[in-house]
Amino acid sequence: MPPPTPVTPMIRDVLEASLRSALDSVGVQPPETIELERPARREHGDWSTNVALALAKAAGTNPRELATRLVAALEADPPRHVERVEVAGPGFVNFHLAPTWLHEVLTEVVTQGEEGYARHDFGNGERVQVEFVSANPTGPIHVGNGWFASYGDSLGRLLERCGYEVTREYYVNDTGGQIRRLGESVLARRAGRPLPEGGYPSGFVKGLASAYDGPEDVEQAGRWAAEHILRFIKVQLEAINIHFDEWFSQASIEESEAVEETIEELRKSGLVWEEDGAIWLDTGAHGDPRGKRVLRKSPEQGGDYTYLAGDIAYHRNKFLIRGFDRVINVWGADHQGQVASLKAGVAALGVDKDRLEVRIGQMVSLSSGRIGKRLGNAVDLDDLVEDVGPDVMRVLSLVASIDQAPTIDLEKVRADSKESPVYYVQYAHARIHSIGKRASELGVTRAPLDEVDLSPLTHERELEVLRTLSTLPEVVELACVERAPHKVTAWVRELADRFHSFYHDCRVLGDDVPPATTQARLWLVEATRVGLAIGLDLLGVAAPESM
RNA sequence: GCCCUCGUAGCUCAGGUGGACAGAGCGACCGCCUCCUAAGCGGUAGGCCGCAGGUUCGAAUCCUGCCGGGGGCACCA
Repeated sequence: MPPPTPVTPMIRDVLEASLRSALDSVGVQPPETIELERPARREHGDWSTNVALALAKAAGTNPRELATRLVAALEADPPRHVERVEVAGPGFVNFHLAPTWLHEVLTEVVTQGEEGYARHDFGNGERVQVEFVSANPTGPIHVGNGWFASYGDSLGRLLERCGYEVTREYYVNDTGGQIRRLGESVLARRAGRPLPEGGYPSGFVKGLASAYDGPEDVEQAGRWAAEHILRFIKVQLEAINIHFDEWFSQASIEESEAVEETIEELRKSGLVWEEDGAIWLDTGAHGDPRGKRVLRKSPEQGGDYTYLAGDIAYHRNKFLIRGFDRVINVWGADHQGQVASLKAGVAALGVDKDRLEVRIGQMVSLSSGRIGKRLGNAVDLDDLVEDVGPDVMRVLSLVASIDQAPTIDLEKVRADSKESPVYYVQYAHARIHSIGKRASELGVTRAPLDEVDLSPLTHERELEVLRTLSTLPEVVELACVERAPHKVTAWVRELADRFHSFYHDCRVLGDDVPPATTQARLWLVEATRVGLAIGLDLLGVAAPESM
């Protein structure tokens, strides 16, 4: 869906254009890009530029002098909404805008709505696959998997909002030793034998074993169990509002000719050779510090294809068979060592390795020694979700960057779940609906926006809400480009914060509120609702109408 | 040893593609409900932004080194 045309030219563009002509008029060559930022401090205005700092040297003057001349030029022909321009500090040029620019923001938000506001098209319909979680189906997924699940899903939502066509994929390791060990565990449990070396001790597997009534065959028992486990993993993920488009079977790669075909194709690169009975790939040619990797083991080692060979075949399928323009894999830091080899493999297939992006999330760990009621050393995702709810879980995992290695204190999380930032945000959303309800009880109806005068919106609390709202398009863009959904979390908290303050200080309804003010505020409230709805949706969290 | 990543307030973290006196939540302390949900609001206390150099008009942010935490360097997946 293409983003709607802005109702008015963005203020930023207006300011930039004026700055260019101002630079021209003082005889300074305007730079390619003019930096315009929103100062951290209110008294520094609504927008600020450092051009004078940056260009003073080239202009043969000092920053404040240049800034002063720029201000004079700007004052001669002030841009729309600009109330005052001033030189500040070492040579910043600060723009102080009239509230009218924020009234335009309000109009923008409301007319574009949940669908349109802060939507971008720079993705150009590029087909992106986001592969995440992909945990082995040898037991329920745990809290750490859930962390990356939230991340991957929200990243997908951001990409969609920015014009990419997203496919969410879970790579199912349903093959080989993994499955055989699982089968052995099931059979051993069923027969009451001790678990084999490397077996799966979880209660879940134990439970499955008692339900298994198939033959005493390791493969079959393993497949059967994996299917059941996978079904449960789906339930766990759906419980936190995550739905995959594709559950891609590793067996489908390894049991077809795909790996052989891939190696044949790799040979064309001239980077494949045989040595000591094994097949090797020169990964160093494409930047892998390890230099070379085995694709097929020597006969003495069993003669199997390596995991890497299968993985390259899988990525050949992604790029060359299914034709994704870009692939983003979300991996835990424990897989970091695979990145360079895989990228080299992809490059050897003739695919630009920049089309493969691997986001490494740092390891999630649990602080409490006592981790779960079940055997094993992980806490199942559903156990936590059952206690704190999906929204707390999702936001908890989306407050920090994935470059942080969180240590989760589950006791604390459970005890403090009521204090979760989600509720702070959701409460703001609920309050908005409460205002709507109250309005209809009072028989107050909101007039059409184009008939409402927004000029009563001058209270600092009102303006703060609008300033935050004005920021969402850039936040969404940045969060998407940087693959950083936690920036949305921060924004949504800020908006809720501003709204709560407004709610406290500015009454929307009541006998002592002038009708014109009520009308304008009702629209301010609606704009806030739109902003919260967009933000919460990007986080995959509910926007409740009451709490 | 080499590579990746982190080190910001008591705790959990924002900010990090350089900018103007360092932010939030929780915790602590003090206030605020005859009024649209107090899951809220306002205020106070609390930080040589790991350490040392360097680049720059300007560094929490960039570079180098060191210290500390996590992860990785298989013919394992």
